[in-house]
Amino acid sequence: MSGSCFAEHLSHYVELSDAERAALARLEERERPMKRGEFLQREGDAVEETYVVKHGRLMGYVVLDDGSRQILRHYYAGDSLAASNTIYRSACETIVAVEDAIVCPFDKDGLRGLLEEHPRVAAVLFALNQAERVTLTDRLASIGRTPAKARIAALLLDALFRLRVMKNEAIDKFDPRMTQEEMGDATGLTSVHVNRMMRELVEDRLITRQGSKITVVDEPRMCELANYQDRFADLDFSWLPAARS
Amino acid sequence: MSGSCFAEHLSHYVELSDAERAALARLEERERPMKRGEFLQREGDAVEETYVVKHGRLMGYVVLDDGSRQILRHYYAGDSLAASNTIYRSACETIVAVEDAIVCPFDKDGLRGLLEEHPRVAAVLFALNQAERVTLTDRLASIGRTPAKARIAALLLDALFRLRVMKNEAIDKFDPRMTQEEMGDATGLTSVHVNRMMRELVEDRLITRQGSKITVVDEPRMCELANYQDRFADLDFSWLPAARS
DNA sequence: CGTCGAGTTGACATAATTCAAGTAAGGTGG
DNA sequence: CCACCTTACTTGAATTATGTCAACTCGACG
Repeated sequence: MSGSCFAEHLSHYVELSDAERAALARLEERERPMKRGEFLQREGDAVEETYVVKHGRLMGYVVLDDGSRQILRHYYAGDSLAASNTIYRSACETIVAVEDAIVCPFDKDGLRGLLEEHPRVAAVLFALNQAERVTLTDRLASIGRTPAKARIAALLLDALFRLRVMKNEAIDKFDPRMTQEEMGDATGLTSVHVNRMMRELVEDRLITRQGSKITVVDEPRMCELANYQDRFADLDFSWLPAARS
Repeated sequence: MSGSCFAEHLSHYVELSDAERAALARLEERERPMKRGEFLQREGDAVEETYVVKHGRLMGYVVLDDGSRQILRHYYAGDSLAASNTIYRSACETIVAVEDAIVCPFDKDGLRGLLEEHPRVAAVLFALNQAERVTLTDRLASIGRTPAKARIAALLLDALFRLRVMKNEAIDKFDPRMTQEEMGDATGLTSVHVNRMMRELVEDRLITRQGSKITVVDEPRMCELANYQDRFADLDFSWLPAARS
């Protein structure tokens, strides 16, 4: 009803008071639609605003000196891009929409006001940042210590689980919206090798493919192969401050 | 004077009011000394407390199903281990002291109180979390997209720069306090290959070694090789709320 | 003085990359 | 609607970076 994706996202984890909902909704007053392939920012750009994703998917990446690319993460509806942006004068990642999307820009003053007036929301954001940090360390372990097939499995599962939360239904068929080259750039592999691993995942009867859509047919074995853990499942918010009315 | 490492660490970035200093010092009332090799927590342990490092160095890692280990990060004086701990019921990394250390435990209530009463401190913590998140993405790019020699170079530079901040002097000779196997576990390599890369870094006249101590003799070329960026240098705190007196 | 962990080095094995040559699919202009 | 182009996907063969295995050195330590 409020239409605030941010509030909706946070209320997956805690009950929000009306005042808190209103404050969050205020951050989403402005909307900026984006076309697939459109850039939100490029690495090194001056950053004045920060964003909440209202609809669609985006991804962030960096390009190294030798021209190779590392995809750092994907952003889904409800995710805050404040994360990487608030504290630096210039952007440290390039962000591009991987499908048509809507983002809501707000400036650093807006964030400050929120943190000042709603300590409980601040605490939730703090906590969700931590969860994101932990998912990053999971990826570190995946890329640093698991073979190619497991990395691809982990990447696919990650997309699937995020989409389930986003759509709020138990899908198992989905479109990762990534070319095989992008999958490689996310997992530290080449597109050629990604292709071979995808084929093996199919041969192993873990997934099937129809066009760009992927169906996970043996989720338990996929999770085992990928060492996958859902880091947004086991969160503990019992320590939060009381809501401010 | 206050003796709070946490406050001292934060005041690298912002001026703290007396009230803020006092609140931070209160978190460090209890001290827990740790011997080199002692565990602070193990993955999966129930977590009641969270910590600030007052002295020394620790590291955090996870062990995968196949027994391989991924070292996630190192903790230095002033670092908060609240980061990974507050929000999960059970620890998601094992933390061990790599040299004799002192940590200050406090419970989640202490953190809540701090966030509630000192929004500016909350904002700084928020920002520093982001910076840590960005250093994690740097490591992701390093491990995912750079060759072994560059990863080792990045690891060494990271330790060096952290130590410079910690000791507050421009050292260039230091003891990383890592076995070559640990370096491998941090960078996704084997100890054997780490050894070879170390030799090559010496042959390339980028570093020299005396026992376990390492001297960086050509820092610019090291940084270039490693794609290194100091993420704590370019922070923007101009947007912070006012201090509460 | 023996043992133990860490470092070092060589020979060999393997996972992943590179190069190259295709095929399939989608968009676009005539 | 077709001809064309482009981009992604696919596959094989050769190459390379890194891992594995094994032997040896060295210093610390009891």
